[in-house]
Amino acid sequence: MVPMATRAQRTDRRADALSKERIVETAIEILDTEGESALTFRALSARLATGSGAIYWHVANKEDLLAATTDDVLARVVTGEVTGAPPQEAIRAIALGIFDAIDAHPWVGAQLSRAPWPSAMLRIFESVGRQLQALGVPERAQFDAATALVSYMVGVAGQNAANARRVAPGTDRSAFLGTVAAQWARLDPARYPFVRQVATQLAEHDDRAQFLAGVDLFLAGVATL
Amino acid sequence: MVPMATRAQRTDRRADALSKERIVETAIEILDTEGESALTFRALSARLATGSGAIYWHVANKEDLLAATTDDVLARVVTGEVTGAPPQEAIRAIALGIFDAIDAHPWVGAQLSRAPWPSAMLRIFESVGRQLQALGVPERAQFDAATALVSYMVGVAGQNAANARRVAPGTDRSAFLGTVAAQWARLDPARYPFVRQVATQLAEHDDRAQFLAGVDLFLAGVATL
DNA sequence: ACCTGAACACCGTTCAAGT
DNA sequence: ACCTGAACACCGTTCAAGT
Repeated sequence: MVPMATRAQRTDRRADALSKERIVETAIEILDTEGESALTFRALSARLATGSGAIYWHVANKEDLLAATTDDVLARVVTGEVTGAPPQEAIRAIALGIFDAIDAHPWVGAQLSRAPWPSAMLRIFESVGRQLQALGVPERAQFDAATALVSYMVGVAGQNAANARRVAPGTDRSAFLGTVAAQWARLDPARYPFVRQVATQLAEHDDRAQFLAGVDLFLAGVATL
Repeated sequence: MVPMATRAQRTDRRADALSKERIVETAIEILDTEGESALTFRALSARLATGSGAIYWHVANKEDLLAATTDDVLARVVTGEVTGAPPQEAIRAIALGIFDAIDAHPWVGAQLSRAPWPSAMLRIFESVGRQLQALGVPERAQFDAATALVSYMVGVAGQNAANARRVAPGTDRSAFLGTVAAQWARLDPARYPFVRQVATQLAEHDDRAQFLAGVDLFLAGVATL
């Protein structure tokens, strides 16, 4: 307790003192407001009113910086089980937490499929695994099931983010989907009957609900184990 | 037929004539043998014995080039249904085709979670959708189920590729997994009981089999619809 | 211990000039 | 129509020099 207070005092002496937390925080700001391409060590050091080399005292390199920003965002995903709630509900809540986090910070999606799991992912994996145990999944199948579920969550949320990044910031989402749906409807009926059939659903579908439908499909499969 | 032959003749007149196909082919070679960071317009133009600007005559920019390489690899994934084979088997075959393609070309995984679906993905989506129809999935649920399945396939295969890229080319895979498993086993038992439990399975698990186990979990869920 | 900022070795992309 | 290659406007990273 005492050393903690001492450290806090020293850190707070100068509100603008450089630290890894402040660097990560500012990097997230840039990523959120201006996109991945805007995050350069020059832009970052300009915002932090310091030299570009100063950042390297706190961060190993750009890869390390991006890993830290990703971990920071994912660390806020709540995984604590609500007492009394059925395991399925807990898993759905975790899934939506990941979806919303990546939806709010699309660059996290790209990062997750480039780098290894940040430490925050292990916490999520642990939570999902415990809920599967609560569901009565046989021990032999728990590892595969947890891996599949978490991979699905991260993979799909990431792809949604890729699509989100595609749509120009100003443009209307439904208008964009309408254009794609129109393209699908124009495909060769002999070669793409299924795509043409679902084209009508594309424009009005909700990514979040569709993501959750996939989780439920998984849970239905898990229930058969 | 005749115009095809004529075009082939003209293309073959100079074996080293620059074309988008030859550029994409060479780019894939570089990506496979030297990794993503080695693919530069300078390296590419050196291999093609031309100026870097010449490539821009055939390709819009680097994003376009990467999209073309990804599409080229995915186009080779076989989706044609084997006559008589049950739909589940056909879906498993498609899934393994994607897994193996990304396993052989890990950079495809990163690309898929950064860019929108290349045209080859639509063919895969169509095939999966048709197999789901053959399984008797109600029409209302087909879109969600096909999206979930394809997203899972691409997402997981991509994450496996990210891990593969992590392990240094020379190092032993099982030795690497052993190190991670040892780390997991050392985690706080109070906070990470599940992770500790599956640590023993980590070292000896097969990514491909685990990927397929996830597909089967999905299919079991689909069967309940 | 931490910060500065010029310098280095690269990039992707453009474009006048060639054939 | 297609290719050349120098030039431009950037990058991430390093490092001697400062405080």
